Amino acid sequence: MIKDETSVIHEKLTQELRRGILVLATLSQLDEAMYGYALIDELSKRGLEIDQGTLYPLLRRLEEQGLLESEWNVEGPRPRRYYQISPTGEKLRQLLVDEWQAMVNVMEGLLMESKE
Amino acid sequence: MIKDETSVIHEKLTQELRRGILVLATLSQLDEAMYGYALIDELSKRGLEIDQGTLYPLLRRLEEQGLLESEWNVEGPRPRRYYQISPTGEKLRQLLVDEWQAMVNVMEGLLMESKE
DNA sequence: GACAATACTATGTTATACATAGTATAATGT
DNA sequence: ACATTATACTATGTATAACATAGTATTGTC
Repeated sequence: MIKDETSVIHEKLTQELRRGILVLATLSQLDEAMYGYALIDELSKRGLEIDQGTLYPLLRRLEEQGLLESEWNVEGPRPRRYYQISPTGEKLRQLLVDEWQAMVNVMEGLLMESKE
Repeated sequence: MIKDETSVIHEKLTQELRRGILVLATLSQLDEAMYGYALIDELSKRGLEIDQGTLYPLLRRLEEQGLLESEWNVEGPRPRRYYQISPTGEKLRQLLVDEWQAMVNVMEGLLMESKE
């Protein structure tokens, strides 16, 4: 099964688009503690596919940076690491939300005139 | 001049956010042929800062991928390479615009409930 | 005539998404 | 009872693209 060049390029660009919002999307769901696997499901349900090999390292990185806090929960049928946003994370999320909104506005302006 | 850790993290995340839209923003402005330096100015005016070291390689890459066409113009006071979107580029741009809209909607959904 | 602005090329670094593989347990089907 | 699928993570390697930095050379401008 060979993919033509154009669709490879397309996939890469789509990936670039998605990549930017991953952190913000993740932070947005962690007001309540949640574990990785469930988060993948939740985001997928809401329209954002994120790979295991992307999310798990991302969660660890965000914790390392102090934006998330986590702990193991071993009470359920299997051990799960629950992540939740930290106070620092909340502050940063707000900044990112504002920047995101600004970017949406910029893009709207840029895309508008190509329709004329 | 030392930057604290949080602002470094913030800058990186902002960069990630911006990164995704660079290609689409670039494609959106090249219905008419334009040269790199002017494009940097134009995008900056419209609210999107893009570095020389980012844009010039980006333009070359997009041309290599067949999304742009270019030619030198040596008639003016100094040589300029003018880039313009190709038919393939136009098709891809439309796909990306659709995906961008979808992502904006997804993010809107994700960010909505954290306000509740 | 110095300095800033214009307009590009070239090289190296770094960060991050993803590919891939692996571990181990629980639930489900037949 | 046993195979398969789903769950829930860890670990390692690769590719790509933005950015940092430096350099070249011409054209205004004070």
